[in-house]
This record gives sequence, structure tokens and C-alpha cells, in this order.
Amino acid sequence: MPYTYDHPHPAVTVDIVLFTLRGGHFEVLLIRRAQPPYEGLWALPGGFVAIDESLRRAAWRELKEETGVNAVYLEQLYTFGRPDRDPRERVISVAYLALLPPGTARVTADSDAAEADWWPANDLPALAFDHERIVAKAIGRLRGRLGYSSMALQLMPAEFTLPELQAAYEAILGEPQDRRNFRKKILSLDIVEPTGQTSRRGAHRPARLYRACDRNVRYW
Amino acid sequence: MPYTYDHPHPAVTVDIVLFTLRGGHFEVLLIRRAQPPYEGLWALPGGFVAIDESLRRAAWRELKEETGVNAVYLEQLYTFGRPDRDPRERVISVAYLALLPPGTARVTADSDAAEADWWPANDLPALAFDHERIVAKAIGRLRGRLGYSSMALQLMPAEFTLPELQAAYEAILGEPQDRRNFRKKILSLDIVEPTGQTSRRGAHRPARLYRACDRNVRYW
DNA sequence: GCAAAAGTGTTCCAGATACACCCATGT
DNA sequence: ACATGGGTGTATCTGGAACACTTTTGC
Repeated sequence: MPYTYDHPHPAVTVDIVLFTLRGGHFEVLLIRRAQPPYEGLWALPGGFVAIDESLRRAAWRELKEETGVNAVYLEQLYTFGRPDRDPRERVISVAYLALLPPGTARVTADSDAAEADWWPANDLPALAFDHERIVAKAIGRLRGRLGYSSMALQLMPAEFTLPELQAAYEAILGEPQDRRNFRKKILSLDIVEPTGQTSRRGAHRPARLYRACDRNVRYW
Repeated sequence: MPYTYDHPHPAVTVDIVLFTLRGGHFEVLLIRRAQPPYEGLWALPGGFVAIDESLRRAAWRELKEETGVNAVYLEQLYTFGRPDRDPRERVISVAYLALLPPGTARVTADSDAAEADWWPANDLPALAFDHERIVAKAIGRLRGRLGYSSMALQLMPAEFTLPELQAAYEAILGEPQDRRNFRKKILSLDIVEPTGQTSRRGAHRPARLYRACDRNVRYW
């Protein structure tokens, strides 16, 4: 059933840059394209915005459809609209940044996508469309916010130790942090609270467990 | 001539929040709508994105068409896409933030718009659509960046005094700044240089004139 | 000489950085 | 006992905030 308009309309998609931490590595979810254009290349998960759903909802739905993932955090990133960014038709893409705690959900490509997999955010394969720019922008946004927001907690499991959180910061920022200063900074942000438990695995002193504070701090 | 698609496409518009300083007041350009919906209400300048132009170019063109204005600064702000934001059809709007030095261009509404005028940014009339939210977001963005960018210089004439620049900051932030601290901060940002001239009008000590540094500092 | 605005310097505080030692556990 | 990683405190530096007096001009 065709849809007709007086003047040409671009297609509108959402693309999602979904970050997670796997085995201490900072990674992005990519889908291998099963169809042209860019067949066989890796691309961000995403798809068309349905005519009656919000952009945010579209991002959430696409992520779930393509990967089985329920992201816990979703933030609009930027809108990419150069006329030539898709060779098929004019496509304007509203990019979202999403965060997922490790081990939350199984990533399973649906029929649309040949394959879904995690890639190191700092060492990506060739990407379809302008998705490399989108990922770069997402990494910049995340890094910029780490210092003064609780965003990073969205990449952590329900309970975690401060050394684990520090390792997460270091994986994202790509540079080591001083342990004492890191600890002071996080505690002064007042975004975590101790559970009272400790994590004792390994031949050394156990680390205290923390959780994110109830009142979820605003990111913006 | 109709345009037909397999699945429904939203319309995509750009809306521009154009700020300026007029007579020391922080103001936004609004257009009075000549047609329904929201006929007679004030709205942001904007319009449809042509099928072969970039979003940025569309913003620039619409601003010029509707107001005769060549903004000197244009930055993508956010994309607004709630399904019910326009009663006619699904419209996704990519909002831009624009800045204009005072007295640069004449604001003249074209045939599309009944009337174009400047309104105090902090005391707006009722706006059409979700434009109040858009303006609020733009003000937030501008205020947030003032402290560490040279954005404010885009609201100044080619030559200006530091007290004039301070007055601009105060108009935008809505709160007074300490003169000595303000001066130190601006000079340490290294975004202005003295012209060597002074501005001597009024019965008092003349102020030194400055201009923006050649190498335009990045805003982001 | 006086009114009016421009220009300047110091003190203080808070947040960031640099840095080294003790603690709790498993083996 | 020792190896491993967790936990802590202090000195220093830097940037921001508070704050008052002198200078230059027009009248």
C-alpha cells in the first residue's frame, strides 16, 4: 500500500550506539549487513521510525528487535542527515547512545540481520554508511560525561566494587586513574552506596560491594 | 506532482532558535503564524528540509528565507519527534541554535510569515507546537557553554569592550558577574585581543576595544 | 572637582593532582 | 611468610569566588 505526499519526504531512521563492558573491554554492538548497500559490512543496529512512535521508542524497539537487548539507558546523541549518506534514498538518522550492563541479555540477531556481535570500541572494523562518525561522536559524549555524571553506573552490574568501577572508567577513557583520587571523586559524587557485603574472590583482601543510589542522578 | 513510498514517511523540518542581543537584551526571533495550525501564535522560524540539502544547509536557508538573516553561528541542538507534536502530519524537527551579532541584518518576514519580531528570551509569548521546549533547551545549551567557549563572541559586533561583553554574559545568564573575575576569565580563555583603540563615549574613562581572535576557537 | 564607568591585585577556598604505606585474604 | 590487590591520608597546585581602590574622561 503506497503512501503519497505533495513533496518528497526523507526516510527517518534511528541508529543506536550500544556500549557495554565485556571482560573489562569497552565494546560496541554491531550488526553485519545481510543486504546491499554495504552488504557484509558491519553497521550500527537501527531502522525506520514508525509513523506513530516517538524517536526514543523507535530506538528502544529497534534495539530489542535486532538484538534482543533491553538497554537500561538511552540518550539522544545527534542527528545525521547529509543527503548522500545512504545511496538508496534520502535517509536522516537520529542517533542514540545506549548503555547495557554486562551479562544482562543475550544478543541474538533476528532475521533482518545476518549476525550481531560486540566489537572493541577503539578498534572497529570498516563500518557501513557514516556509522564510524556516529560511533566517534558517541564515544566523545560518553567520555565527556563520565567525569561529572553517573552514566558509567549504567554499564555496571547491580553490585560492584570500586576497583571494578575504576577499571570501567579506565577502559572507556583509555587511560589509568589514580586509585585514591578516583575513590574520593566517586564517593563525593554521592552516586553509590555500600551494600555492606564484600566480594572475596582471589588471594587477597576482599573489596567492598557498592550499588547505585536509589535516586538516580540526572545525567544532564 | 505526488511522491510515493512503500511505507509512511514523516516530514522533516528544521527549526531555528536565533538569539541576538538588542539594546542589551537577550532576545529570540519569532514568526507569527499566518496559517493554521496555531494561526496567530508565535513560532520559531523553520521549514521543511529539501530532499537534497543537508540539515545544516536547510537551517541556514530557512533562516535566510524567512528573516533575511545570515546567522554567523549555527549548531545542531536536538531533534524533537513526538508523534503528536504537529496536528497535521508526523513531523520530526531538527532544532538548531543560531547566533547573530546585533545590527547585522534586517529582519524581514517573507510572504510565508505574517510577521517576524524579536522577543525577550526570558519572557516569551505563547508559542506554537513544542517550541517553548525547544527554546528552553537552546537557552540551556547556550548558558552551559558560555563558561568555557567563545560562543558569546558570536553575539558581539566586530569590536567591543570588555564591559560590553560582560553585559552580554549577564543578559544571557540572568545574573551579574564580578568585573575583575570576568575580565581575568575572558583574558585567560585567550579568545579576544585588543585592537589598540578605545571606545570613548560618555562622561567617563574610555574602554579598550577588543576583537575576537583570528583563529576561531572551537566550541565543542 | 565631581560624577561615572574602566581598570587593576590579593586573599581565600575548594576541587584536582601527586604520591606511599598499611590491610586483609589465599596459598 | 609472602604475594596480591584493597583501602586510606596528606601536601600541593590550580582555578574560581570574594572583595575595594585608583584611573580616566566629560561636564
